[in-house]
Amino acid sequence: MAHCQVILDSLRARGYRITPQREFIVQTIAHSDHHLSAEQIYAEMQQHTQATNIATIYRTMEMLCEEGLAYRTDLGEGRTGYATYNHGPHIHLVCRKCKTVIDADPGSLDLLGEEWIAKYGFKGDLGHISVFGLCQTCQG
Amino acid sequence: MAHCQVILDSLRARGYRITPQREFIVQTIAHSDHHLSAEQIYAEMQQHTQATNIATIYRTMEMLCEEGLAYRTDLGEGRTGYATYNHGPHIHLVCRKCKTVIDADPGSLDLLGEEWIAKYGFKGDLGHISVFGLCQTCQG
DNA sequence: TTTACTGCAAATAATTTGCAAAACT
DNA sequence: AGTTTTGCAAATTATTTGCAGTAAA
Repeated sequence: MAHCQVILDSLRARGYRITPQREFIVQTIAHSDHHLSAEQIYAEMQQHTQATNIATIYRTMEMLCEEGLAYRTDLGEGRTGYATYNHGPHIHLVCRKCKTVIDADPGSLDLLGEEWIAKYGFKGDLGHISVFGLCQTCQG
Repeated sequence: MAHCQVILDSLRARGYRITPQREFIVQTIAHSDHHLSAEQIYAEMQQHTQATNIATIYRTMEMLCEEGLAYRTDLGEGRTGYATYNHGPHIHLVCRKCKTVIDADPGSLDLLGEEWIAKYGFKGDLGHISVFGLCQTCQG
Protein backbone atom coordinates (compact mmCIF):
# COMPACT_ATOMS: atom_id res chain seq x y z
CA MET A 1 0.00 0.00 0.00
CA ALA A 2 1.20 3.49 -0.77
CA HIS A 3 2.87 5.29 2.06
CA CYS A 4 0.33 8.08 2.22
CA GLN A 5 -2.56 5.61 2.27
CA VAL A 6 -1.02 3.93 5.28
CA ILE A 7 -0.95 7.23 7.09
CA LEU A 8 -4.48 8.15 6.13
CA ASP A 9 -5.81 4.76 7.21
CA SER A 10 -3.90 5.10 10.40
CA LEU A 11 -5.57 8.42 11.10
CA ARG A 12 -9.00 7.07 10.27
CA ALA A 13 -8.41 4.12 12.58
CA ARG A 14 -7.55 6.52 15.36
CA GLY A 15 -10.78 8.40 14.91
CA TYR A 16 -9.55 11.38 12.96
CA ARG A 17 -11.64 12.69 10.10
CA ILE A 18 -10.08 12.62 6.68
CA THR A 19 -10.70 15.98 5.08
CA PRO A 20 -9.50 16.94 1.61
CA GLN A 21 -7.02 19.29 3.30
CA ARG A 22 -5.50 16.54 5.41
CA GLU A 23 -5.39 14.22 2.48
CA PHE A 24 -3.53 16.75 0.39
CA ILE A 25 -1.07 17.60 3.16
CA VAL A 26 -0.30 13.95 3.83
CA GLN A 27 0.20 13.24 0.13
CA THR A 28 2.45 16.23 -0.25
CA ILE A 29 4.84 15.37 2.55
CA ALA A 30 4.69 11.63 1.88
CA HIS A 31 5.74 12.11 -1.72
CA SER A 32 8.43 14.63 -1.01
CA ASP A 33 11.95 13.34 -0.70
CA HIS A 34 13.00 16.19 1.54
CA HIS A 35 11.71 18.29 4.37
CA LEU A 36 9.06 20.86 3.63
CA SER A 37 8.23 24.00 5.54
CA ALA A 38 4.66 24.91 6.38
CA GLU A 39 4.92 27.69 3.80
CA GLN A 40 6.06 25.26 1.13
CA ILE A 41 3.23 22.85 1.82
CA TYR A 42 0.85 25.79 1.76
CA ALA A 43 2.20 27.06 -1.58
CA GLU A 44 1.94 23.59 -3.06
CA MET A 45 -1.63 23.32 -1.88
CA GLN A 46 -2.64 26.71 -3.20
CA GLN A 47 -1.77 25.60 -6.70
CA HIS A 48 -4.45 22.95 -6.49
CA THR A 49 -7.24 24.45 -4.49
CA GLN A 50 -8.20 27.66 -2.77
CA ALA A 51 -9.66 25.75 0.14
CA THR A 52 -6.56 26.16 2.23
CA ASN A 53 -5.20 28.07 5.07
CA ILE A 54 -1.78 28.03 6.61
CA ALA A 55 -3.28 27.52 10.06
CA THR A 56 -4.66 24.21 8.86
CA ILE A 57 -1.20 23.13 7.73
CA TYR A 58 0.22 23.91 11.14
CA ARG A 59 -2.61 22.15 12.93
CA THR A 60 -2.36 19.10 10.72
CA MET A 61 1.41 18.84 11.06
CA GLU A 62 1.13 19.23 14.80
CA MET A 63 -1.37 16.40 14.88
CA LEU A 64 0.71 14.14 12.62
CA CYS A 65 3.78 14.73 14.78
CA GLU A 66 1.88 13.95 17.94
CA GLU A 67 0.63 10.74 16.39
CA GLY A 68 4.16 9.83 15.40
CA LEU A 69 3.29 9.78 11.72
CA ALA A 70 5.50 12.71 10.83
CA TYR A 71 8.28 14.63 12.40
CA ARG A 72 9.39 18.15 12.68
CA THR A 73 12.97 19.18 12.26
CA ASP A 74 14.63 22.39 13.20
CA LEU A 75 16.58 23.67 10.22
CA GLY A 76 17.94 26.68 12.08
CA GLU A 77 17.07 30.38 12.04
CA GLY A 78 13.53 29.62 12.97
CA ARG A 79 13.00 27.49 9.90
CA THR A 80 11.08 24.30 10.55
CA GLY A 81 10.82 21.36 8.21
CA TYR A 82 8.33 18.52 8.20
CA ALA A 83 8.53 15.02 6.77
CA THR A 84 6.76 11.72 7.18
CA TYR A 85 8.22 9.06 9.40
CA ASN A 86 9.39 6.89 6.48
CA HIS A 87 11.91 9.56 5.64
CA GLY A 88 14.55 7.45 7.37
CA PRO A 89 17.16 8.49 9.89
CA HIS A 90 19.81 10.83 8.62
CA ILE A 91 21.68 13.97 9.48
CA HIS A 92 20.75 17.28 7.89
CA LEU A 93 23.78 19.21 6.77
CA VAL A 94 22.36 22.71 6.46
CA CYS A 95 24.37 25.33 4.61
CA ARG A 96 24.14 28.53 6.58
CA LYS A 97 24.66 30.57 3.44
CA CYS A 98 22.53 29.09 0.68
CA LYS A 99 20.28 27.08 3.05
CA THR A 100 20.69 23.92 1.02
CA VAL A 101 20.10 20.78 3.03
CA ILE A 102 22.17 17.67 2.35
CA ASP A 103 20.83 14.46 3.83
CA ALA A 104 23.81 12.58 5.21
CA ASP A 105 24.19 9.06 6.39
CA PRO A 106 23.90 8.78 10.19
CA GLY A 107 27.23 6.95 10.11
CA SER A 108 28.83 6.40 13.47
CA LEU A 109 26.39 8.67 15.25
CA ASP A 110 24.83 5.74 17.05
CA LEU A 111 28.02 5.26 18.98
CA LEU A 112 27.90 8.83 20.20
CA GLY A 113 24.27 8.31 21.09
CA GLU A 114 25.17 5.32 23.23
CA GLU A 115 27.83 7.38 24.92
CA TRP A 116 25.36 10.10 25.85
CA ILE A 117 22.98 7.58 27.33
CA ALA A 118 25.78 6.03 29.39
CA LYS A 119 27.32 9.31 30.49
CA TYR A 120 24.36 11.62 30.96
CA GLY A 121 21.31 9.43 30.70
CA PHE A 122 20.34 11.56 27.71
CA LYS A 123 18.40 9.82 24.99
CA GLY A 124 18.87 11.82 21.80
CA ASP A 125 16.60 11.85 18.76
CA LEU A 126 19.31 10.66 16.45
CA GLY A 127 16.90 10.27 13.59
CA HIS A 128 17.00 13.82 12.36
CA ILE A 129 19.77 16.03 13.58
CA SER A 130 20.73 19.28 11.89
CA VAL A 131 24.31 20.38 11.61
CA PHE A 132 25.04 23.84 10.27
CA GLY A 133 28.00 24.76 8.17
CA LEU A 134 29.01 25.62 4.64
CA CYS A 135 28.43 23.51 1.57
CA GLN A 136 31.10 23.06 -1.05
CA THR A 137 29.91 25.87 -3.33
CA CYS A 138 29.58 28.38 -0.49
CA GLN A 139 33.07 27.80 0.88
CA GLY A 140 34.70 29.93 -1.82
CA MET B 1 44.04 39.19 31.04
CA ALA B 2 40.43 38.50 31.79
CA HIS B 3 38.46 37.01 28.99
CA CYS B 4 36.02 39.88 28.78
CA GLN B 5 38.81 42.44 28.68
CA VAL B 6 40.34 40.66 25.72
CA ILE B 7 37.08 40.95 23.88
CA LEU B 8 36.59 44.59 24.76
CA ASP B 9 40.13 45.47 23.69
CA SER B 10 39.59 43.54 20.53
CA LEU B 11 36.54 45.60 19.76
CA ARG B 12 38.27 48.86 20.56
CA ALA B 13 41.15 47.88 18.28
CA ARG B 14 38.69 47.25 15.50
CA GLY B 15 37.23 50.72 15.86
CA TYR B 16 34.10 49.88 17.80
CA ARG B 17 33.05 52.19 20.61
CA ILE B 18 32.86 50.70 24.06
CA THR B 19 29.58 51.76 25.57
CA PRO B 20 28.43 50.76 29.06
CA GLN B 21 25.83 48.59 27.38
CA ARG B 22 28.37 46.69 25.34
CA GLU B 23 30.64 46.33 28.32
CA PHE B 24 27.87 44.85 30.39
CA ILE B 25 26.75 42.49 27.66
CA VAL B 26 30.27 41.22 27.05
CA GLN B 27 30.87 40.71 30.76
CA THR B 28 27.62 38.87 31.15
CA ILE B 29 28.19 36.34 28.41
CA ALA B 30 31.91 36.02 29.11
CA HIS B 31 31.24 35.12 32.72
CA SER B 32 28.44 32.74 32.03
CA ASP B 33 29.27 29.08 31.79
CA HIS B 34 26.33 28.36 29.56
CA HIS B 35 24.44 29.86 26.67
CA LEU B 36 22.22 32.83 27.32
CA SER B 37 19.24 34.00 25.36
CA ALA B 38 18.80 37.65 24.43
CA GLU B 39 16.00 37.80 26.99
CA GLN B 40 18.23 36.41 29.71
CA ILE B 41 20.98 38.90 29.01
CA TYR B 42 18.39 41.65 28.98
CA ALA B 43 16.90 40.55 32.31
CA GLU B 44 20.35 40.39 33.85
CA MET B 45 21.10 43.86 32.61
CA GLN B 46 17.85 45.33 33.84
CA GLN B 47 18.78 44.40 37.38
CA HIS B 48 21.77 46.70 37.17
CA THR B 49 20.66 49.63 35.09
CA GLN B 50 17.63 50.94 33.31
CA ALA B 51 19.77 52.07 30.38
CA THR B 52 18.94 49.02 28.35
CA ASN B 53 16.89 47.87 25.50
CA ILE B 54 16.53 44.44 24.04
CA ALA B 55 17.26 45.78 20.56
CA THR B 56 20.70 46.75 21.79
CA ILE B 57 21.32 43.21 22.99
CA TYR B 58 20.41 41.81 19.61
CA ARG B 59 22.54 44.37 17.81
CA THR B 60 25.51 43.78 20.05
CA MET B 61 25.30 40.01 19.81
CA GLU B 62 25.00 40.25 16.04
CA MET B 63 28.13 42.38 15.96
CA LEU B 64 30.07 40.07 18.28
CA CYS B 65 29.12 37.06 16.19
CA GLU B 66 30.19 38.78 13.00
CA GLU B 67 33.51 39.63 14.57
CA GLY B 68 33.93 36.04 15.62
CA LEU B 69 34.04 36.98 19.30
CA ALA B 70 30.85 35.17 20.18
CA TYR B 71 28.61 32.62 18.63
CA ARG B 72 24.98 31.98 18.34
CA THR B 73 23.52 28.55 18.79
CA ASP B 74 20.15 27.29 17.83
CA LEU B 75 18.57 25.57 20.79
CA GLY B 76 15.46 24.58 18.90
CA GLU B 77 11.92 25.90 18.85
CA GLY B 78 13.11 29.31 17.90
CA ARG B 79 15.24 29.63 21.00
CA THR B 80 18.65 31.11 20.38
CA GLY B 81 21.58 31.03 22.78
CA TYR B 82 24.69 33.17 22.79
CA ALA B 83 28.13 32.55 24.27
CA THR B 84 31.62 33.89 23.85
CA TYR B 85 34.12 32.06 21.69
CA ASN B 86 36.08 30.70 24.69
CA HIS B 87 33.10 28.56 25.51
CA GLY B 88 34.88 25.63 23.86
CA PRO B 89 33.52 23.13 21.37
CA HIS B 90 30.85 20.83 22.67
CA ILE B 91 27.53 19.35 21.80
CA HIS B 92 24.32 20.68 23.31
CA LEU B 93 22.03 17.95 24.43
CA VAL B 94 18.73 19.78 24.66
CA CYS B 95 15.86 18.13 26.48
CA ARG B 96 12.74 18.72 24.46
CA LYS B 97 10.61 18.49 27.55
CA CYS B 98 12.29 20.48 30.32
CA LYS B 99 14.57 22.45 27.96
CA THR B 100 17.63 21.68 30.06
CA VAL B 101 20.87 21.87 28.08
CA ILE B 102 23.68 19.43 28.86
CA ASP B 103 27.05 20.35 27.39
CA ALA B 104 28.56 17.13 26.12
CA ASP B 105 32.03 16.30 24.99
CA PRO B 106 32.40 16.48 21.20
CA GLY B 107 33.80 12.97 21.36
CA SER B 108 34.20 11.25 18.05
CA LEU B 109 32.28 13.89 16.18
CA ASP B 110 35.42 15.08 14.41
CA LEU B 111 35.53 11.80 12.54
CA LEU B 112 32.03 12.33 11.26
CA GLY B 113 33.00 15.86 10.31
CA GLU B 114 35.90 14.57 8.24
CA GLU B 115 33.58 12.14 6.55
CA TRP B 116 31.17 14.93 5.54
CA ILE B 117 33.98 16.95 4.06
CA ALA B 118 35.23 13.95 2.07
CA LYS B 119 31.80 12.80 0.94
CA TYR B 120 29.87 16.01 0.38
CA GLY B 121 32.41 18.79 0.63
CA PHE B 122 30.36 20.05 3.55
CA LYS B 123 32.28 21.82 6.29
CA GLY B 124 30.19 21.65 9.45
CA ASP B 125 30.41 23.96 12.45
CA LEU B 126 31.19 21.17 14.83
CA GLY B 127 31.83 23.58 17.67
CA HIS B 128 28.29 23.91 18.84
CA ILE B 129 25.78 21.42 17.61
CA SER B 130 22.42 20.88 19.26
CA VAL B 131 20.89 17.47 19.59
CA PHE B 132 17.34 17.18 20.88
CA GLY B 133 16.04 14.39 22.99
CA LEU B 134 15.00 13.55 26.51
CA CYS B 135 17.11 13.94 29.60
CA GLN B 136 17.18 11.29 32.29
CA THR B 137 14.52 12.86 34.49
CA CYS B 138 12.11 13.42 31.62
CA GLN B 139 12.29 9.88 30.32
CA GLY B 140 9.94 8.54 32.95
C1' DT C 1 -27.17 15.09 13.58
C1' DT C 2 -23.23 15.51 16.06
C1' DT C 3 -18.90 17.25 16.93
C1' DA C 4 -14.42 17.59 14.71
C1' DC C 5 -12.23 20.60 11.39
C1' DT C 6 -11.55 24.69 8.72
C1' DG C 7 -11.01 29.61 7.50
C1' DC C 8 -10.30 33.99 9.06
C1' DA C 9 -8.52 37.38 11.66
C1' DA C 10 -6.50 38.73 15.69
C1' DA C 11 -2.82 37.39 19.18
C1' DT C 12 1.96 35.84 20.31
C1' DA C 13 6.80 35.70 20.39
C1' DA C 14 11.28 36.53 18.75
C1' DT C 15 13.83 39.48 16.14
C1' DT C 16 14.70 43.50 13.05
C1' DT C 17 14.62 48.21 11.51
C1' DG C 18 13.96 53.47 10.93
C1' DC C 19 14.93 57.51 13.06
C1' DA C 20 15.98 61.13 16.15
C1' DA C 21 18.42 61.82 20.44
C1' DA C 22 22.50 60.60 23.26
C1' DA C 23 27.25 59.69 23.93
C1' DC C 24 31.88 57.62 22.73
C1' DT C 25 36.43 59.25 20.84
C1' DA D 1 32.57 68.07 16.51
C1' DG D 2 31.66 64.07 14.10
C1' DT D 3 30.00 59.67 13.75
C1' DT D 4 28.63 55.58 16.06
C1' DT D 5 25.17 53.71 19.24
C1' DT D 6 21.18 53.71 21.71
C1' DG D 7 16.16 53.79 22.87
C1' DC D 8 11.76 53.58 21.31
C1' DA D 9 8.20 52.20 18.63
C1' DA D 10 6.68 50.23 14.62
C1' DA D 11 7.52 46.40 11.20
C1' DT D 12 8.53 41.48 10.25
C1' DT D 13 8.24 36.57 10.38
C1' DA D 14 6.75 32.22 12.03
C1' DT D 15 3.38 30.21 14.58
C1' DT D 16 -0.81 29.90 17.55
C1' DT D 17 -5.50 30.61 18.97
C1' DG D 18 -10.62 32.01 19.45
C1' DC D 19 -14.69 31.58 17.23
C1' DA D 20 -18.36 30.84 14.22
C1' DG D 21 -19.46 28.42 10.07
C1' DT D 22 -18.75 23.87 7.35
C1' DA D 23 -18.56 19.26 6.66
C1' DA D 24 -16.96 14.36 7.86
C1' DA D 25 -19.08 10.30 9.92
